[in-house]
Amino acid sequence: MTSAASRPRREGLSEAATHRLSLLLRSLGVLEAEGVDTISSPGLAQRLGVNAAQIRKDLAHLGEFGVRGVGYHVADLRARLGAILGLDRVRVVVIVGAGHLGQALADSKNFNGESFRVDALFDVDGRKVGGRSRTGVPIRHTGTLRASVEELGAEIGVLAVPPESAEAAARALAEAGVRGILNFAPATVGPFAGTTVKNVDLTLSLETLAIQLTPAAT
Amino acid sequence: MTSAASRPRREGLSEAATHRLSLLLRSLGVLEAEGVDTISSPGLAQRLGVNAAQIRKDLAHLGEFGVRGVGYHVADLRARLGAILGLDRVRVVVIVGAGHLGQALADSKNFNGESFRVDALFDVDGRKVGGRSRTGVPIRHTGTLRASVEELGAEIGVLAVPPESAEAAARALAEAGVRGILNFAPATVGPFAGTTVKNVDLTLSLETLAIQLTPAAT
DNA sequence: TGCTGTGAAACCGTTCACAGCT
DNA sequence: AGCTGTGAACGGTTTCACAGCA
Repeated sequence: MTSAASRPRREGLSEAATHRLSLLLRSLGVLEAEGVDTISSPGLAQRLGVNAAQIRKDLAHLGEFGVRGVGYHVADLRARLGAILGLDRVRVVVIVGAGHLGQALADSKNFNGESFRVDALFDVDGRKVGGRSRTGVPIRHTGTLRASVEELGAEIGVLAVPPESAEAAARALAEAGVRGILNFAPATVGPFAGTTVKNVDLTLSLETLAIQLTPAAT
Repeated sequence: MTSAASRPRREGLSEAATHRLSLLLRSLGVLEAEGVDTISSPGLAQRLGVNAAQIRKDLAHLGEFGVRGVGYHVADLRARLGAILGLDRVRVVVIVGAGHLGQALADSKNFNGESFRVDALFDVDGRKVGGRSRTGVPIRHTGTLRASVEELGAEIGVLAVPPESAEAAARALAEAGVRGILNFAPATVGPFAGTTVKNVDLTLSLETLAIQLTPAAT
């Protein structure tokens, strides 16, 4: 029962808008914890460092949430937004690649919060299989991916394997039925029908940062 | 001698363009390894999954690199592009936060390649200080950041600390003189004059992926 | 002929400005 | 009076289309 009825379309949400809405939701959580009852779009804009009209436009994509002359009711907006964005329930995540990065992610608060929980790691290394990460996430053999995804009800797969193995691992995840893949390998994978891939290329992030550095004033 | 003379301006490069150029450079490396001598913009476009005109426009921001009727000379373009983007030399990176993520990054190939090398980790935990990561990166006390950055000639700082400590650690890095900060903490830091901050918010990445998932066809 | 480099056109996202409501 | 929601203006990026060249 995940309030899927009469869900406003999430299409037509640009990457940037999605980003901001996610940030907005985080901010609303903080506001709620602070006991703030009501907030206006200029108020939110200041917190997030964006334009107030932008916030209203972003929200307009999803429905009407505010009260004219007043603003937004924090708890209400947070609840409705969370439901619409599908972040009001816990999604099961599995991670392929039980190397240092994979294990760090499996144990991190980032991936184990109100909306996500890592339930399994996968690796081809027989010495790791059968073990557990520091916080207790079990490591299974990659060959069991398909059965495990089904068994655990995993919706999202994280790729933390070397670039050579990325494509194969991604295909295995897609075929196992995950709906989204978060790819940490510095390689292009997919596309796969029915599975969304999002790349978080750490090498690329570091490179683009380096490129954007203002040349040293010599 | 880092070929800094007559460098075309890197201003006016959008975030997206920077991204694509970085990807292009990676692709050129692959092509060179494959022994490909020459490639056209449609050829590159197909590899990268973007429009051919886009590639020509991106390159046009930096100069003229091609030969009409022929295309681009792979090795030449790679060398010139690498020099212009400043990726033709090794930059020293330091990582603040020697937790699982920080250590995983310090040891990863992502951060130790042709353009980057992690030379130190920093932590406030006395039990970690003095130790080393698995591949031997030394862990120093965060108090020594300023002196260390200078000593090592570090240009880039990576933030892998809990969100509560992010702002303070970021300021320490900025004051220590790094030119760029790659922030993995789910928190806003800065801005700081003279230091570029790039956020790689893992929680946000996972959330935006989840949001973009096509709703399950029920 | 086939490609690059580039002006012009189309597209998309952001910002402005205001009508309408409380 | 103050705010939301939104049509219209703006600005930037992407794509098209072609002139110029090997």
